[in-house]
Amino acid sequence: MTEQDPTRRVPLTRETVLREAVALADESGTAALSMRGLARRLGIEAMSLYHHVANKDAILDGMVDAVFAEVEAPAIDGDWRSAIRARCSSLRHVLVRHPWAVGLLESRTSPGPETLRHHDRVLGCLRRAGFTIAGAGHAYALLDSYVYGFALQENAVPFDPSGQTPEELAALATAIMADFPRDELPSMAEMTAYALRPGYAFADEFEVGLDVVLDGLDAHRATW
Amino acid sequence: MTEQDPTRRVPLTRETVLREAVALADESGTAALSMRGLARRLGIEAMSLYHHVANKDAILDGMVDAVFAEVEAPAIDGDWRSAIRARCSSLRHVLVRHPWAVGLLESRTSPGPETLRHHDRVLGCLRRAGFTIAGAGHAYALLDSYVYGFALQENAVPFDPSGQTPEELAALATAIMADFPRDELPSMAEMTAYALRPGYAFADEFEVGLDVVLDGLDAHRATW
DNA sequence: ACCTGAACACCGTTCAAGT
DNA sequence: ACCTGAACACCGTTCAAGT
Repeated sequence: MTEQDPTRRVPLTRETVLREAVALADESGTAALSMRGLARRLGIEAMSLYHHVANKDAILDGMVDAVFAEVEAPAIDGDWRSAIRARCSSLRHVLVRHPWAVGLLESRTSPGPETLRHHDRVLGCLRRAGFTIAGAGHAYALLDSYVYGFALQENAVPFDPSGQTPEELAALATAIMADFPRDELPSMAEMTAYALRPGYAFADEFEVGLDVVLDGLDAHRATW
Repeated sequence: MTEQDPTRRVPLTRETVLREAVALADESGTAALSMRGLARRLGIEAMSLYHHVANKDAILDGMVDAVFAEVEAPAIDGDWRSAIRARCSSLRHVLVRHPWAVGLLESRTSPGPETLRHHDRVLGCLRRAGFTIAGAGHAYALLDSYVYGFALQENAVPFDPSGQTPEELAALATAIMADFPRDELPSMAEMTAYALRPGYAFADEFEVGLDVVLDGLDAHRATW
C-alpha cells in the first residue's frame, strides 16, 4: 500500500481492511495477522482499524465471508451432477488458495451474507435436481464434509510434489524411508513409498473421491 | 493440580504437560492455551515448561498425537466394512470431544508416533480387504476427508439441539426465521426451518454419509 | 468523522541465575 | 537436573485526546 499523495489519501473502508487482511493471511499465514501488522500494511495505526470493524473477530468473520464470495455458485442450467462437481472443485481451489480459511471455519458461528447466498444456490440446485429437503440435507452434509476435509488434508501435506524434480523427490523418499520403522509400520512404509513416486500427487485424489460421492448421491436421489 | 506436599512434589514430565494441555484446551478452547496459563494450571512458572518441551509448537504436535492415540484402531478380524465404520465413528467422536484438534491438523506437518501407528493399522485393514495400494490411497483420502470435514462442520454448529426442549427449539426457529430474507434465500429458509424441527440433529447425518462412502468403496474394491 | 498516543493486561521465548 | 526472575519484543483493546 504505497500512498502517492499522503495529504489526500483515499479513505479507509471496511472492504479495504478485509481485502488486505485476506492478502496478509495468504502471504504470511494467520499467525502474522495481527491488528498492528494489518495496520502497518495499510499505512495506518492499529487503533484506526476499530473505526471500520468492531474487533479482530469481526475481521475473521468478514474474511471467511469474502472467501465464500469467491466460490463459483452451481450453474442453474445443465445437469446437476456437473454443476455440483464444478462448484465443489471451485470450493476446493478457493480453500487451497486461502489455506487459513478452512481452519477458521471451525470457530466462526454466524455466517455472513455471501456465505448464506452461496448455500442457498447450492441447496436450490440440489432441490431442482429432485432431492427432497431431507435428501438435500444428506447430500450437502456429505459434499461439504468431503471438500472441507480434503482441503484440510491437502493443506497439511508437507511438500508440493509438482514443484520438485524427480531427483529431488527420490532423494526425499530415501531420506524419509531411511529412519522409517518398516517392520513396525509395514503398510505406512508401503504407502509412503507409493506416494513419493514421481507420478503421485495427493491433489489428484480429489476427483476420484468426488466421483464416488456423486455416484452415491445419484443413486439415492430418488429414494431419500 | 492441588499439591498435597509442596516440598516433595511429583516431578513434571512431558506426559503430564501434554495431558494438562489437552484438558485445558478441552475446557477453555485453544485461545486460552498459553504457556503461562498452562503453567499456572500445573502450579509452576511458564519458563519451567521449556525443560520438558522444546516450545509451544512441540506441545501442539504432542496434543495432536495424543488425540490420535484415543482413536480406536480397526479390528483385525471380522469384515473390513464394519471395522472401518467403527474406526471412522471413533475418529469422529474423538474430534468432537476435542473440538480444537481438527483445526490444529491444518498446521501440523510432522506426524507423531501414535499418528503413524494409527494410519498403519487403517491402511493394513484396507489392504487385507483387497484394496490395491492405489485403491487404499483413494479409500483413505476419501474416508478421512469425510470424517475430518464432518467433524469440522459439527463443531461449527452454533447450538446443540439435543440439549434444548422442543419449546426452546421452536422459539429459536421463529427468532432465526424472523429476520431471514425468505424471498432472497428461499432454499436456505426451507432448509433452516427443516433443520430446526425437533426431530433433526446434524450429528445424525454422519451415518448417512458414511454409508454412501462405504458403499462406494465396496463397489470399487476390485476395480481400483 | 476519522485518526492516534499512551496505557493496560496479556503473549512466547531467551538468558543468566538460583537450588 | 530442575526450576525461576527479569527482560525483550510482541499481542488485542480502551480511552481520552487530537484534527
